[in-house]
Amino acid sequence: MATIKDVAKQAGVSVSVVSKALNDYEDINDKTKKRILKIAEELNYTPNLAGRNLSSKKRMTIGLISSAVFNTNKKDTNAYEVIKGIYTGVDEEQLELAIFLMDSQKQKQKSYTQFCRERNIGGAILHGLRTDDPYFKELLDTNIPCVNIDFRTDSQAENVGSVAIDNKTAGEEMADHLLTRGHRDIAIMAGTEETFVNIERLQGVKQGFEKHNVDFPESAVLYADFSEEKAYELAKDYLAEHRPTAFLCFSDLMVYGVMKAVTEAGLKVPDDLSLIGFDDIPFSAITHPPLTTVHQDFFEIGRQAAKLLMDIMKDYHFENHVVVDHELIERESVKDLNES
Amino acid sequence: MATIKDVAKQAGVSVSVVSKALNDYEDINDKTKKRILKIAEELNYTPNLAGRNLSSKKRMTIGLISSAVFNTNKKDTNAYEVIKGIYTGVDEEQLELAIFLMDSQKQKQKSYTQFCRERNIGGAILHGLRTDDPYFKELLDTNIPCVNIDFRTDSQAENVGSVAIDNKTAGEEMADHLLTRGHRDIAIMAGTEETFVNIERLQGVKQGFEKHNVDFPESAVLYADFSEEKAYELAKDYLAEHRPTAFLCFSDLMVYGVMKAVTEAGLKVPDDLSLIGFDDIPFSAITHPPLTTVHQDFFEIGRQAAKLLMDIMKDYHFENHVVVDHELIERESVKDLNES
DNA sequence: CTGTTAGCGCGTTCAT
DNA sequence: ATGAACGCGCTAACAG
Repeated sequence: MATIKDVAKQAGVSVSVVSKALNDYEDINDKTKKRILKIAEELNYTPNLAGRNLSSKKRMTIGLISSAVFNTNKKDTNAYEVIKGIYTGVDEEQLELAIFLMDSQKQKQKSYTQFCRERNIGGAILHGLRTDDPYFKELLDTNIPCVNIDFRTDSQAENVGSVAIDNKTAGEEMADHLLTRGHRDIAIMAGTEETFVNIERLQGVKQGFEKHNVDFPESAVLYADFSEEKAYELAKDYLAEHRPTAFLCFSDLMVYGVMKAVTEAGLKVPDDLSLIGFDDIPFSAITHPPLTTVHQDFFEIGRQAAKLLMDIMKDYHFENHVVVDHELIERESVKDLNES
Repeated sequence: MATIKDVAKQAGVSVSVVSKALNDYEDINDKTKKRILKIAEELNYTPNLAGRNLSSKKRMTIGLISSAVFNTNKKDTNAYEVIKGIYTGVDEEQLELAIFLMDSQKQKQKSYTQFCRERNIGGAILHGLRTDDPYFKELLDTNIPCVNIDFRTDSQAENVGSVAIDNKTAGEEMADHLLTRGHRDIAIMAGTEETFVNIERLQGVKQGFEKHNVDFPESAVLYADFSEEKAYELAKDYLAEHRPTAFLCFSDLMVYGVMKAVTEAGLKVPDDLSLIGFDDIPFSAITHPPLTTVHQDFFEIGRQAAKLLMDIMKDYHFENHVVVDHELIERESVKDLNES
């Protein structure tokens, strides 16, 4: 493989001139620059990244640190879309992406900071980490730029950002959707209690109830940790003693669990019981019935995270927290009680 | 961040001794080794990968070159599982994973060989590439170890391997499953014609027909390029003129397309028409009806690909082509015609 | 067993 | 505008 030396020799100049030609320096003759570029092309030269990484002050690689990939149900492809988005964003600016994935098992295996140092990482995108994760805090305390996905810290640090949809508003819209259609006995299948998105969505739902002057049913809030199985169990138990007209779920996956329990109870969706979900994972459009749910553009979330991080790294950003659009998609899992 | 120099200084030895201590060399005093390791620990030292990469002959990073990620339907999570498997395998041997993704658009943007050279990559896993891709051939022609997923070259090269299920046998099992249950008018929804897996599966299906002494319906073979939409279109057209008792599909995604056409034609699955698929993507278990399909363990395929590649890189392998188990999962989309 | 030296491929001063 | 020299952090020969 051709090195910078080969190009220099071929061009009859020193390596430093070649380096300057390649890196768009000003103090170089235009003709020699073109000549060098041409020779580099001919020799099929591309700079070795390890060499560049070592000598350059510029950090060219971005880290993705995620527990979302291995901690989720096989049907949950959200993290997949996020990664694609991140890759796309990083790729657009010709940077490298280094990936660090873990599950709860090896959560404590290696410090994220260490991961970043080892690779000369210039900034990291954090996805699915627990806020009480010590390594998470450690990383936030370094001056390595970070962007959190689906989580917003109070940290006023200039180099920490976040990307998410407006979960609160989305929660309010869900409640409004149900309430407007006459539902009054609503059970809430929430996610993991301490989680940022869960807190936001729940607040939003409460706001929705307030606007409609309906008492919020505190006792009808179930926490299923975003798990399909757990949602199934909880719904089954709940249905044994109650008969709500609707379940408001904080993820489509939990809707599937609930739907199973509903079906087993001999009830029909949406005739006997309505269901509204969150995420709009691809299959929610073809379930029976198709799901009414809040659509999240995970690809865009990932892409925006990459863009924000790169902006922070370049010290060229106006806002540390970007909000991606969401949309409540109305399909066929919610019945309008006013019509019957 | 602590460098090897800091450790050396602290330990009162030269850097080379530290290097040897860290890399398990023999010719080093056990006590000093332990002392160095302890100090490294205290200083929270971890070697910089760029430095190591540059000086070491050993290649520590593996490349994943895939067009499968961006070329597929959102419902298709096969490539996601493959990546998880690869990551897991690579991680187990403490190597790095560098990822190169492309879609058909930027297919020609950058040479895979170049990608590998730039990063001092020791071996690459290839997924979803077209066999007529010039960069694919170029890479195979270097002496960089390669493992193909779902594709087997004739190349007898020692450093080229492959991982896949036994697609031929799987195809035969599918045909057998249908034929045994009395189906005689079977349409085949095949994938992309020139594709390796497609060819293998088709051969297998033909073998199945032969074993049952049933003429293979050449004219009933449709090629839908593994696309849900295309399968829908083709099935719709086909159903306008024919009424087979079953569709044998080379992917679950295509089953979904066919199912849509079937439903629109006013037919019921499996009562009026049986469906058998391939892949067993997560949602095929909860469709209506649940799908009978050939289960592929994509995670394991990815993991085996990583393992095989690392074995080839260590020059410690006995077989260049590994076959991962598959299983025909019987659910409810195939009707037994003998019973009626 | 340890230290010295060289070099991996590149970016970056600082002279010239 | 160009080149010489240095260093990034590390491994690898080789000498002692």
